[in-house]
Amino acid sequence: MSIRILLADDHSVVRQGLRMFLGLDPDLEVVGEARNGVEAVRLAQELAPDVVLMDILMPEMDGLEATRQIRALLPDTEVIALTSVLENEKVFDAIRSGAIGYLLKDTESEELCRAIKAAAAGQVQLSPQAAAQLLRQERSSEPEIEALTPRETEVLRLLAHGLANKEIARDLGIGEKTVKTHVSNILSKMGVLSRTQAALQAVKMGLVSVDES
Amino acid sequence: MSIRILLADDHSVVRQGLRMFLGLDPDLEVVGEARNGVEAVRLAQELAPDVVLMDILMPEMDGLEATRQIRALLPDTEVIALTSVLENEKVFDAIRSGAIGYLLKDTESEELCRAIKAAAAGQVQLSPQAAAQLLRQERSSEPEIEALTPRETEVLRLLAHGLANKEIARDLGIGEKTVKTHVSNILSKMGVLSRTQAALQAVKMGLVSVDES
DNA sequence: TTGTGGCTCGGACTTTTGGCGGAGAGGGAA
DNA sequence: TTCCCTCTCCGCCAAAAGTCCGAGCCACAA
Repeated sequence: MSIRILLADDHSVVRQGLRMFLGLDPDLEVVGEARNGVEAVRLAQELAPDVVLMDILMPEMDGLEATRQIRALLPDTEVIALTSVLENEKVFDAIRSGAIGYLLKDTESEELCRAIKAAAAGQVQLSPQAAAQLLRQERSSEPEIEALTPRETEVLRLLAHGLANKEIARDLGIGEKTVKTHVSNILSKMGVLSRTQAALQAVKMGLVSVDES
Repeated sequence: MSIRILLADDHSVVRQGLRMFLGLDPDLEVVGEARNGVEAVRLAQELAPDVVLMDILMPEMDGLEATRQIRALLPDTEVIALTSVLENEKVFDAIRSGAIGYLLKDTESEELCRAIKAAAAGQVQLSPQAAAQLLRQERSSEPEIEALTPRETEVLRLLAHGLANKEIARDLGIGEKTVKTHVSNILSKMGVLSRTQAALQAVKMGLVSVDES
């Protein structure tokens, strides 16, 4: 009985590549391909695969949310997060979302096959780099960013688009003084010293996209 | 006589995927793989392939510089830029660097084979999306960002890390007034109104990476 | 030689930013 | 009801940011 695999990646090149060389291993069988998170959840329900190889960055619904839903619906299906870049928080996020593994796309094929088999058996698999990052994160005693209130998040979003306090006030229909209070609280909570640092941090966290406006 | 292809991509999954399904076409033959720009240039000299499939984002040396060098050294070798995302300036940059085509990684395999054969014959190939972008760019009459001087670029780099004028001055060993002059000129040249906007723009342009410091 | 442009500063000035303390209104939880 | 949090705003103030003008130095090109 071979291990049944569902691929979820928005790039057809990656999907075809994975399908090809996973097909070379007689123990592995690719039973479906999804090109976004919504498709991934739907196909996972239909096919009930043993393992899902899930790209984190996808249109429609990202891999993290898809992972959460799949894990909730199909407790016997393991998810391995597969991504091209090693992003700091993403490793944590993936594990938190229920992924049993986190692998980089430049993983060699033998190692990938090994990881899939381990995942199907319920064993945790991480790229050495990802594992190192995870340890580093844990050691560094979590800066523990205090949660921003909805209003503060809104202000930060505008701030991270390069707006001045006066413009933010106009956009939100409130006084400039109020905006300054919010900004002050935001800087304090985020542990940064200037609005510029806050804006960069917001981009880094993915609150705003780099190519927005 | 089949078309000889060199792959250049830092992700082994992508390389293996491409190698697999390009191998299915009897007219195409993958003769080498490079995992960064330096390797790509070296292998191109050794192998003199007909076509290089070049990822834009790679460590060591990026695909654009590698393309320039290969085109300079081997005029008969055509380069097709292959990237996962459609980045505004990157399309232009790739063409400027000497690439004959610009394809997205989610291109279907048949179209990819067709594009390679067209490139080998010296015909220009662009993803429909890339072509559209190119036309849009040309229409939009280039905002024409005035070029920054080396010193200004250096200041912008530090500024985009969230440093204050005083810190930049200390780092560069110059006076704070001088930094303010530079910043003022930078804002003017970039057409933005604040250092925060300049920092965001710098990230967008790729001058600094989002996960640096 | 005579520019020209880049880098460096200065003075003087306005605007923006950010901190600190206080405070009222509203909502929700104990 | 009594907190506690959020959102709103005030005044006051110091620091940072940014503009405008002028100026010296240096290297490099015409």
